[in-house]
Amino acid sequence: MGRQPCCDKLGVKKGPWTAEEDKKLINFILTNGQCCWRAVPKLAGLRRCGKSCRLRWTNYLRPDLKRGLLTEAEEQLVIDLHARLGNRWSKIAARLPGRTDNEIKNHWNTHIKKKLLKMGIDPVTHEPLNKQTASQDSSPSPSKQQPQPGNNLDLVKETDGVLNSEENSSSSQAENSSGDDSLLLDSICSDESLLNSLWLDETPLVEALWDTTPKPENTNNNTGLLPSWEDNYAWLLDCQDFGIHDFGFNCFNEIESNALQTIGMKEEGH
DNA sequence: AACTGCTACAACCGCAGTGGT
DNA sequence: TACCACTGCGGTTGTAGCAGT
Repeated sequence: MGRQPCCDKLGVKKGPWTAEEDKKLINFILTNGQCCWRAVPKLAGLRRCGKSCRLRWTNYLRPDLKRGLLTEAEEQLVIDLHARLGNRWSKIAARLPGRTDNEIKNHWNTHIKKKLLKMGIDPVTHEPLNKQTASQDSSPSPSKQQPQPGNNLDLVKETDGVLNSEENSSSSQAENSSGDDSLLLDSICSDESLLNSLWLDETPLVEALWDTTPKPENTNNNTGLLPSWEDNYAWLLDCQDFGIHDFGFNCFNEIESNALQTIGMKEEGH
């Protein structure tokens, strides 16, 4: 029994991706779209497992990715979302277009965690550290801890789509925080537009962006912020940021036309 | 210049969830 | 309903690059 390994370990390359591999993967996905990751390496001529291809694409090659450090606003957003969602990085990432769960996770572990600790805030519970130690007697190990019910703001009721009064009140927050953390969260919570954009729309922004399945009534989703798949071809013309040319993407024009053809075919076919 | 420790980030691993049969 | 195949997620590890000594 036991589950099949995600890929045949023999002959599967591991470690950092080369420019050549990136090129193959991009070429394949632009031509064929994202489907059946398991088959991708074989079809794209890569000696990688499908999982690795998916990860490379979503975390690094995807053209809608932002580069560089998270901005102050993004960082605050992440902190607030983490307070509500816990380590559900994919959910958090869905709220930050152009950012990946991996990126946010890394940034959390390397920057934000320390920042919060410096400010005297427990990065797990988002409560002041001194208060934490006082009431730590019966609390479980924080390492795997999700935000505790009743702690700060309860877990998001994902189906609601809107913040319920309990979550919205942030009164518990105001009550038990007297220091920098309250300032931080207050600054976020007082930003109504920010909160609205956070909670009123559950659409996974980034995924929606790259969902190549035509959705007639869903052209330019309700956020009005994000371009359609077709619109994203702007990136092809502006990929300096992306870095495609960094690895000698000479077949670029070909890929671009392939991609456009693919779009055309998809539109015709559905 | 060489060594060491630290940081940041890319990539991997294993499990859980989901959909199809 | 059980099983299987596959994807996605979150935790962890590996490593390149940088700073300090």
